[in-house]
Amino acid sequence: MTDQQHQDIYPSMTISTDQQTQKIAPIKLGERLKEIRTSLGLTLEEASQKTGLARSTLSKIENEQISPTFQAMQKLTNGLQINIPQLFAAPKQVNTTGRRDITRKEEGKAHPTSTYEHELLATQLTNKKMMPFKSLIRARDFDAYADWIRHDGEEFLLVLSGELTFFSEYYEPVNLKEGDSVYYDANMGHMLVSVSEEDASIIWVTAS
Amino acid sequence: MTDQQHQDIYPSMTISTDQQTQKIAPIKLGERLKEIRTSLGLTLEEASQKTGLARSTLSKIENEQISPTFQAMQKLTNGLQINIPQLFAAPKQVNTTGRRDITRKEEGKAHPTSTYEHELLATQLTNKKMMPFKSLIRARDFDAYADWIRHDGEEFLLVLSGELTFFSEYYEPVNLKEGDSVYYDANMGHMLVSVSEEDASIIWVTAS
DNA sequence: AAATAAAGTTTCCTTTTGGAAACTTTTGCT
DNA sequence: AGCAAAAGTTTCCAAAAGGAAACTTTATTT
Repeated sequence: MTDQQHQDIYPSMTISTDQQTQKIAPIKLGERLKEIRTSLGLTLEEASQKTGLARSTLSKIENEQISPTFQAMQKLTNGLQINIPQLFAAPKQVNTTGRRDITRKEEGKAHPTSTYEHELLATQLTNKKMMPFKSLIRARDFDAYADWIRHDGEEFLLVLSGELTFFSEYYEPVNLKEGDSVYYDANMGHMLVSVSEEDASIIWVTAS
Repeated sequence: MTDQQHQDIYPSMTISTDQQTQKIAPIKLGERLKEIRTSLGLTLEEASQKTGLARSTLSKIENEQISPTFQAMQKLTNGLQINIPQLFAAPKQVNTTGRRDITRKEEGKAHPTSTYEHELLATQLTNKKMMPFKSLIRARDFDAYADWIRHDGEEFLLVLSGELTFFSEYYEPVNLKEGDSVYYDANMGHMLVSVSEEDASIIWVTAS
């Protein structure tokens, strides 16, 4: 497979867009800290005692008057018993579109290519941790398109019907039949080839 | 369903343990930064240009001679196109057990309960972002066990066979047949009931 | 409503960071 | 090896962070 095809087949750009919770958003650290502190019901003085940072320093950080050092931030996170990503997480990044999404059989968003037919599932829901797909892998022989697919994240796939061979770096190819599943690191070069007479059908989910 | 059953059925503790990448580990920021920079193939000078931080400053940060300010860290993450959690992630938390795991049909790790029969998939691989399961939901009526299941993370499920009803808070119950799928926020109370004569079979994946 | 206490902000000063340039070490070349 | 260029470190100083205490604002009590 060429790079171009890679794009077609694995809409990884879409995947990452959906995932990319952490945009290049200007993080309002002070605001966030104040939120956390008040939600813990702490005064500056109490927070000061817990973190070992001066009351004044905390005040200045909350009002964006100073930019805390990494050291200070560690004292903050240790003292307040929070983890660092929490400090940077946008306050409540919740799905705007809802909390549930049903996709009926054959009603996913189509994504056809020469050898694959992808169906994106649960497309109504944004900011998902996972991206589910259902794909049809057309019967074909192991031809010239023999290039690894490689992208960020992890993938899980299960064969719904047909038979295919899962090729990957570092491992011997394996045959997968209906009901078999694989979990793998997608950074590791990988590739699927249908080996049965009929087309193979799989369900797969990515997360990064 | 009681809380006890919840534990049985949804091994959510296991899930979160598996996920818990961010331990209370003492973060060696300098070391980590150097790793990232070199893995990007950048010299201090190049990194300096990309980030807008002085060559000397970068050097001092890498050698833990100074503790960068939050401002400096933002320049770092923006300039090097990484996100902040990456900076704090333990250096290369990679699956020790491998990068691929095949689970053959009916060969997952069993987890039987009264009304469900769970099969954990890809159990060889640790530190996964997702937890895949295959489950059999026994035919039964909508009985006393009518309590929401609720836990952290998101879930995706697809019906392999049979027919069931997906109950959840905020939404009307929906019937799901073979091939249908749902993606939902697992913090929202949810529950599955088989409504067909035969047992229903589903594949589901969680991530948090 | 005045007095008091508590919470938060600002000032002032010391310590530390961040940048320019000098210096040292490493790498590449003839 | 010996030289040159590149990469990395250290020095020195200006700028910014962090802490103690003074000050202001916001609650609480009488």
